Amino acid sequence: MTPGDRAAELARLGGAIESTRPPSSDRSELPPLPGAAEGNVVLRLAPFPNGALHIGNARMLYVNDEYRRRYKGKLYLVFDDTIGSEEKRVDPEIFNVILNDLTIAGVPPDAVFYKSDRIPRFYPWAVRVIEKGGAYLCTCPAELLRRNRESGTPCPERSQTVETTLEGWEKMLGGAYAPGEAVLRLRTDLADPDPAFRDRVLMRLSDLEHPRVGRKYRVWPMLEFSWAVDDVELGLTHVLRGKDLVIEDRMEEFIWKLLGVKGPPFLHWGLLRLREAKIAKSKSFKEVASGVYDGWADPRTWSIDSLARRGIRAEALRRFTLSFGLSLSDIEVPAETLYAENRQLIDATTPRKSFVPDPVLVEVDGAPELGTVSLPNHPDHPELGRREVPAAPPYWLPRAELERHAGEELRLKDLLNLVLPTGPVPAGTPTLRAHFAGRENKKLPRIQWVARAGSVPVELLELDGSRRTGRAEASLLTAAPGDIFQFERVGFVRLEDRWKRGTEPVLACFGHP
RNA sequence: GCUCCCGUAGUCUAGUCCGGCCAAGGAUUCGGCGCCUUCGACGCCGUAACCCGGGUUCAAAUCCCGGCGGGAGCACCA
Repeated sequence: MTPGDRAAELARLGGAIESTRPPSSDRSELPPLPGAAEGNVVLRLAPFPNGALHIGNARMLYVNDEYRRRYKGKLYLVFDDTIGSEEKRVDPEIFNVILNDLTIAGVPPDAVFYKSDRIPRFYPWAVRVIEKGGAYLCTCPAELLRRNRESGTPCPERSQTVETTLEGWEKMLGGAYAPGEAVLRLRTDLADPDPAFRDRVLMRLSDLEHPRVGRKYRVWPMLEFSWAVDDVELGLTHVLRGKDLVIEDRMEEFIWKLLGVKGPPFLHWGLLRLREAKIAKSKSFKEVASGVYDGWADPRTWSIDSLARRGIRAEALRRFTLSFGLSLSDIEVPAETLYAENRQLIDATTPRKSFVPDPVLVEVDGAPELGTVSLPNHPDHPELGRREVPAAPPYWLPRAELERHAGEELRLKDLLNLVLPTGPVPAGTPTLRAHFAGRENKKLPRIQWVARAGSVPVELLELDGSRRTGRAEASLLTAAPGDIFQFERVGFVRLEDRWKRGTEPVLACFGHP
């Protein structure tokens, strides 16, 4: 049937039925949580404390928080600080960093738990699993264990009796084994098609010193087992986690089925990366520790803290991360998308200022008497008021523009037109001489300027960690740390917290275009 | 190699479960125009997508089969 025939046929039958399809919304909404009702939802955040929260973690934060809000539920922060490994150590400083990150992000936890406080709770569960015949004590070296798992070969201990396992478990707890000499393994199925799921380790030994509990415990749970226990003991109703942790679902469900307990369902999302932020937490950790980076708020870490430092609102981050829904695809998004979100939030209320990067002093021959000019703080929002700025030459002008437009006529925005001298701009700190060319608002390239008499030095921290110097309007001196401005033709910036009002140079951090 | 997940425009996403209101909606980017004394904002216009191949069906982005591509897991890390 052609579209025309179809329309005719439709008309003959009495016209189309009114569409019941809901209009697709411009902002996608998260799907409902299965089995959730207002007031009965308990969720958790479980970051490993080895670094500040970054953009990838933000998704975990806001998805969980969004559901907490929607169902008026609870959201726990559970530090996943089991003992880790030599390569993956718990950083004692980081507990507070993460707590602070949550505050910045606007996601306050309803309660805070530390896995390291809960170690003894895992022991009786281990015994329960053993008594169900679900585990055995394996003394294979790690290397052999791995090979056997791959080939599906059982080690001799796999067939040990429950009694033997219980004895072995007691010996393990009692200190009869050194780290690496024995582990408690789950008895799944060595023929499981997924090699990753074969007889995984439940509990193991470690002599590493834990930053919170020292050497109080030697027998530590593996992540999956600890969650099989805590997701039940903490009364969680849903577990929302990245899809990199799907095998943990299977482990937990296997254990729950074995013990006949009921655990929460799992929901996942895919990996989220910012194109510009191809950084690993461990790399940032190294650079922060060695002092190459200016702490976790260094823009190069792309941590939540660093985004706040740049003036990116938590709300922008929230909208940004929620816009991806619960999609399972691994995605890489340009930071511009986040900037667009933030711009939408702050543009209308952000005052404009003139900032001249890499400034060169320029005298203007033939200029009329110029005292001050009155400029709007925002071109589209008069309610933000106006400001008076000194307007007499000489002016600081951006070196890059002087070079690009040598010998040409251009316009100092909102002020006057001038003709630049020809030839290259000498290095160093020369004073150039330009010629006045009227005040008429002509169609000319427009550049920002600041009169020498009304300027202050500014140090602008860039995203690559470098510091750019420039001159800006002196009115910046009366602003407060944390204030956000748009430097015209440059971008949005935020005044640094460590800057003191009234002091020079003014310290600012670049946010985004 | 084995297991699981994912594949809609440049980049994301809605739609896929329950086939037809989808000649595919939204955001962002990009291009053009307008406006404003910013390369910002706003308005209008535009470019642009169902991974490929079969099958089922009157009808497939949606169901089935087979490929291909990408990601993750296969740690006594989390």
